Amino acid sequence: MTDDGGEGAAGRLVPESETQPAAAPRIARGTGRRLHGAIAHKLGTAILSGQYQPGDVLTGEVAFSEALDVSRSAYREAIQVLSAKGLVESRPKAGTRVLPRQRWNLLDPDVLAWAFGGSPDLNFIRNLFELRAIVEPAAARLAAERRTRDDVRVIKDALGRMRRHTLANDEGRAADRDFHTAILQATQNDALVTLSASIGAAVSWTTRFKMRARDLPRNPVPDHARVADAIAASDPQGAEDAMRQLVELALEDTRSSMED
Amino acid sequence: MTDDGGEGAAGRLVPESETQPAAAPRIARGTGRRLHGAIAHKLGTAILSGQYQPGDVLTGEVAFSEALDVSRSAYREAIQVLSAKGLVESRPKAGTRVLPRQRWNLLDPDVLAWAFGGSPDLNFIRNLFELRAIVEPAAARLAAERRTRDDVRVIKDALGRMRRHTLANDEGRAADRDFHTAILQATQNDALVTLSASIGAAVSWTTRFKMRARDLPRNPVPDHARVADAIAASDPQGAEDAMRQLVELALEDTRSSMED
DNA sequence: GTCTCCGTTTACTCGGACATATCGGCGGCC
DNA sequence: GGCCGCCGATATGTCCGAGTAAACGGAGAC
Repeated sequence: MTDDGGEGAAGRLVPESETQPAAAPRIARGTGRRLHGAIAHKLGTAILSGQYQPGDVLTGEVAFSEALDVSRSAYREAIQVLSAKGLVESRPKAGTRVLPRQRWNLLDPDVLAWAFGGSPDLNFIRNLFELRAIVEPAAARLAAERRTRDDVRVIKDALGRMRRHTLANDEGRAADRDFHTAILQATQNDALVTLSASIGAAVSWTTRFKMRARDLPRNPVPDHARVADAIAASDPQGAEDAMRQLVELALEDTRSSMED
Repeated sequence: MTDDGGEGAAGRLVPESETQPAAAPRIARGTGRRLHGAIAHKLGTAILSGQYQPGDVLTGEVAFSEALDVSRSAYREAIQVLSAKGLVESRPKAGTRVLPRQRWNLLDPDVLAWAFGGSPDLNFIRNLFELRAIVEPAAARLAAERRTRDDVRVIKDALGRMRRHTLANDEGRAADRDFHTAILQATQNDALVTLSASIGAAVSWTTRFKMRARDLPRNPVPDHARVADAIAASDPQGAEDAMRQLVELALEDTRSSMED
């Protein structure tokens, strides 16, 4: 829910203000909400996809803004966004240059979206999955210790939605993400909650790979139900074990289709 | 919207262009180098400290920019930075309002710095410590599996610097942070490397609390050395155990001083 | 009472102008 | 001949004023 709200249905968010038929290769605003957001999206995707590599300089504010057919202000605001996410750094006379990958804020929701905007990087997906395997079992343990009745309700609700739909459609996958997010929320740890977007992306993409492997993979509901039951029963060890098993099964299902 | 009383030259962010008394104390030194960076720092600190709470609206670009005595461009670029970090959201007519805490990018290095800029939030420090306790043992295990000779060299170097200095001075604390960062680097996992800034902040602050408890706490070098040796020996289980012990000892040392 | 329309308010975008910092070369000094 | 410091070129940083677009809220019609 970070970026590109509903691009699938509406498509174009902007009415044709100009009556220019087929000129103006103006930047497509459909990719983001505001103009500078769209520019940031465009440049961010270009950087994440490797089109601009660390060390490259994007020298020439005027040149770039004219090339994109936007004002310098809009271009600069986009650069500030990228700068805030650690992708670039601007200095007078030196220009704006792409920072080394270590400085990138890879767990930022927008950066994550840009990383998966083009062709996804398999290695990075593996890294995210690894993070998930580290964080989620521990989070499940904490959730079992601290969950409120409301947390349990939200988790069970997501589980119910997973049961009704399947991982084959968007609603089912959304329910899956909600399930994992709800567990992180139940830890009462803001730092972990912040990771939910990143974890969610990992869940989403690994699921997609899983689906690619076989049309009807293992039914994920029982695994999830075990986690939910352990959390509801305030059983930390059980929740941690169940979640670890869930992640390991997912890894197993995913591995084969990621090795090509 | 009475800002901190200061258009009387105290709150001015801009250098005086009229007079030139050799060294104009710009705000840009410690806080942020550029003007919009300074504004973002100021507003970000205000938000993180609770001066502006979620739901509050910062309506009035002109009003705010004039109150800060900066141009609207600079103010807007600062807002873009805050927006990029999930702190605020701007919409026409609705104004710029502070987002709920769940949307905040709490693991962003800048946000982290702003959070600790004022009086640190004990609960948030606890949360970061918890994240550290989850991530670091697993990271140590991965590091032991994947470390290169260079990784080992960097880790040993940081350890040596920790030995020479102590946790009492800045160089020693920097060496401590470098040690933990080097281990995350050795995992070869970019997602984990991105967390080093957050982990580093947690290490830094928990150390500070530890120091507050007693003037000469337990010597941390042996614990760290055990981790380093296990990683150098490619002993995953040993590295994980040693790191877990390290974190638990640090937690133990820290807990008492955080309960007041 | 509900709906639609319109005006106001606010952020958004633009273009141009000036200020400032940095780099690289030129010239002078040692 | 080599080092040091001044100086101009250049690109980012900052400021200003105008005009556009979008969303809220109240007035009016049904």
